[in-house]
Amino acid sequence: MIKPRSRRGGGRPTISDVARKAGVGAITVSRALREPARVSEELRRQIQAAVDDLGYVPDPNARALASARAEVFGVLVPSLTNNVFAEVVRGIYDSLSDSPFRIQLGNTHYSGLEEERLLQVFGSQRPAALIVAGIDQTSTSRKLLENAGCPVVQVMETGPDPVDMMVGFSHIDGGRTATEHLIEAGYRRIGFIGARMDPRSQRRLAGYRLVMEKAGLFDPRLITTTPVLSSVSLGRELFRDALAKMPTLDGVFCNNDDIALGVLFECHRASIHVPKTIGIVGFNDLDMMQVAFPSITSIRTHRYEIGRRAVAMALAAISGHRPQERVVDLGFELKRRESTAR
Amino acid sequence: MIKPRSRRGGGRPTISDVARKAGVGAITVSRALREPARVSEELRRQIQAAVDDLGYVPDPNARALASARAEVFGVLVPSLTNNVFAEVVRGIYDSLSDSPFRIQLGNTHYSGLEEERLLQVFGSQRPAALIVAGIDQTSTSRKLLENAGCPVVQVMETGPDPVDMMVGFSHIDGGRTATEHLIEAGYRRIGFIGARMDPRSQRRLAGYRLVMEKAGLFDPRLITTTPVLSSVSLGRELFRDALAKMPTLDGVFCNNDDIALGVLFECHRASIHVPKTIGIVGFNDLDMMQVAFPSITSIRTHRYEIGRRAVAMALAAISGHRPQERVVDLGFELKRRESTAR
DNA sequence: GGGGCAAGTGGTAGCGCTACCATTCGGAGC
DNA sequence: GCTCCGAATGGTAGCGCTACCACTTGCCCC
Repeated sequence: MIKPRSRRGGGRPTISDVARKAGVGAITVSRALREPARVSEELRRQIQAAVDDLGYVPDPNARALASARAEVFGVLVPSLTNNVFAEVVRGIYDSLSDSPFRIQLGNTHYSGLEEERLLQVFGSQRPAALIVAGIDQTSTSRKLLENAGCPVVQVMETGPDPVDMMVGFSHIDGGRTATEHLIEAGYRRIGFIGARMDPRSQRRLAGYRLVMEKAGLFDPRLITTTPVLSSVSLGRELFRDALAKMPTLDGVFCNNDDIALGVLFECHRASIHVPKTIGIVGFNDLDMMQVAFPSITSIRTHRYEIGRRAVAMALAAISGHRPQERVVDLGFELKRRESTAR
Repeated sequence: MIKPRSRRGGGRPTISDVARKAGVGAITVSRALREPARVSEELRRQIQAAVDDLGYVPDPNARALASARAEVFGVLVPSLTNNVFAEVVRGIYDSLSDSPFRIQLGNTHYSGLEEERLLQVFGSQRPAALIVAGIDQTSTSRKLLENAGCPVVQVMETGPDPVDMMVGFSHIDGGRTATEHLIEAGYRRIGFIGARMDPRSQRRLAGYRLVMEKAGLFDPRLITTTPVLSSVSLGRELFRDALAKMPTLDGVFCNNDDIALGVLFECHRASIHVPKTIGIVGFNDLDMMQVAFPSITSIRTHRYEIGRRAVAMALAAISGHRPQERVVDLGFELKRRESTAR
C-alpha cells in the first residue's frame, strides 16, 4: 500500500510535478531554472508555463543539499543598531535584492567568541560567501574563514593580510587626518574622546596619537575612553569628564558622531562656544552632522558603498572572476564644517 | 566501481560517521541531538564523545529537507537603517541567540510588492515562524502569511484583526497623546511635520487631527508632510516650509525624532527660542532626545521589548502553548522635557 | 560518407537527515 | 505464567533537488 505523494511535504508542487506537466524530464526543468541558456527556447517556454501554472517555487533546502552549496551570503557585524553597520548591511541587501542569494545576518556584539560561534553555525550551511566586519578575527575564526570553502570579504578596514578579500579604509589615517585638521585650525589642547573602543576606534586613537606626538602636543590626560557602548548621552558625560580632567581643553576628536553630538549638546548647555572655545570633529559623517548647529566637522566614510563593493567582489569571485585587487581602499573624506571654523 | 563516500559532500563528517564511531544507529544520534530525554544516559555520553571527536555539525539544509521545517525565523522590516526597526531586530536577535533558530532578515523598503516577493521567498523555506512589521499587508501578503503554516507575529502596531499574533502599540493614541500634551502646555498653532508617511505615521497624524479638531484648533495648513525618507536634514527643511506657510506656528508634533532634531537645529540656527516661541514633540524617544539642548519631549516606544515579546510569543506557539492574548499592547510613554516646558 | 563534436535531453544515484514503523526487552498486572 | 505496555533502539524509505554520466541528434569537416 503506497500513499501516492507528499507524505510529509505538505503538498507543494515539486520539480517533478512541473516536469510531468511540461512533458519533460526533471533535470531539464532544473536546468531551465538555473541555466536557461542550456535549454531550448521551446522547452523553456513550456516549462515556464508549467511553473506559473502550478505556482512552483524551488525548495532552497533541497537545492542546497543536492548541490552542497546554499545560496546564502553570511554577514557578520558587531552591532545592528550602530548606524555605521546598518548602512553597510543596507548596501549588502540592496546589492543582493535582485540575485537568488539570501542573507544570513549575525550579530557578534563585538565579541570574538560570539564571532567564532556564528562562523561555526554559518559555515555549517555551506554559504556562497561570507562578509565579516573587521580584520581582527581570532585565530580560530580566521581558520574557520579560511576553510569555509567560499569567498570571504572583510569589510570596514584595510590591512596587510586579507583572509581572501577586503574593502574598507584606513582608520589610522582617518584619525590622523582629523587630528591634523584640528591642529591646522589652530587648536592645541586637543582631546580624544571615545566610547566602546573596538579595534577600529583604537586605530583612530593611534592616528590621533601619532599626529599629536609629532606636533609635540601629546599628553595622556587628553585621552578619555570607555569600553561602554557608544551613545549621544555617553558623549556628553565623557566630555564632562574630559573637561574636569583637563579644563584647558580647546578641541576634541571624537570616536564617532554620536559622541560628537553629545559634546556639542553639552557645550550648548554649559554655554561653551563652538568653535571658538572648543573645536569638535566627529567620525563617519552621519546625515545630522551637516544639519547640527553649528554644523560638525567629520570624517565621511563610505559605508553603503563598502557593502555594495563587498558584494560585487564576492559575486565576481563566485562566478570565477576573482578581482585583481584583493584589498580595496575606499578612503574617506574630511568634511570641514562650522564646528572647527575658528 | 563505487567511490566510497563524499562524492560531493566535501568530506565533512555526517551523522552516520558519528553513529558508526559511537556504535549506534544513525537515528539514535539524531534523537540524542534533538530529544536527549529519549536516549539513555549511557548512549548519550558515547554519542556526545563521538560528536566532539569528529567535530560533527548537523547540516541544517538536510535537516530542513527531511523534516519539512527549517529552523529559521523570517523577519520582515521596512528599513534596516531606521533606528526604530534596528532596535526591534536587535530584540529579536538577542532573544534567539541561544536557540537553534537562525534569522532570515528581509528589507521591504516600505513597499507592499517587495513584501510579497520576500514572503514568497521566505515561505519557500518553510520557516519556523514569521515576524513582520506593520498590519497593513496587501491581501496577497496576508494570504501568504495565513498559509505559511507557521506562527506569524505582526509587530510595531496593534489592530483589530491579527493574522495570528500581534505586539505593538497604538499609533493613533501616540499621536493623540503628543498633541494633547502640546495643547496642555499652552501651544495653539500646532503643526504636524512628517516624512515618509507610512501607515504608522498616517495614524499618528490621524491622532493629531482628532485632538486638534476636538479642540477647535485644526487647520489643514498646519500639516506638512512628504513621502521622502526621513532624515534630520529633511526635518530642518520641512520645518522651514511649515514656517513659511504658517508663520504663526507655535508648536510642532514631529513624525519621529529625526525630524524633531532637524526642527530643533533650525530653531537654533534661526534664533527661534525653544520652548518659548516653538514647542517640539518627537516620536520614539531615541537616546539623544534627553541629551539635546534643550532636551526634546518625545513619545517613548518600547521597540526592543517588542522584538523580544514577538519572539517569546512565536516560540510559545511553536512549542504548542499559543498565548491566550493574541494581541499584546506594550503601550508608550510621554516623556516631558524642556522642549515643551513653556 | 563516416568520424567527430557540440547541443540538447534524460536516467540514476545520491546529498544528510528524519518520519514512520518495526523490534527488542524488562517489568507491571492479573 | 502469560499478556500487555512503555521505554529504548534501529531499519527503511524517502524529503526535493542536482551532479554525473549517458544517449540521441544534427551537422561540420576532411
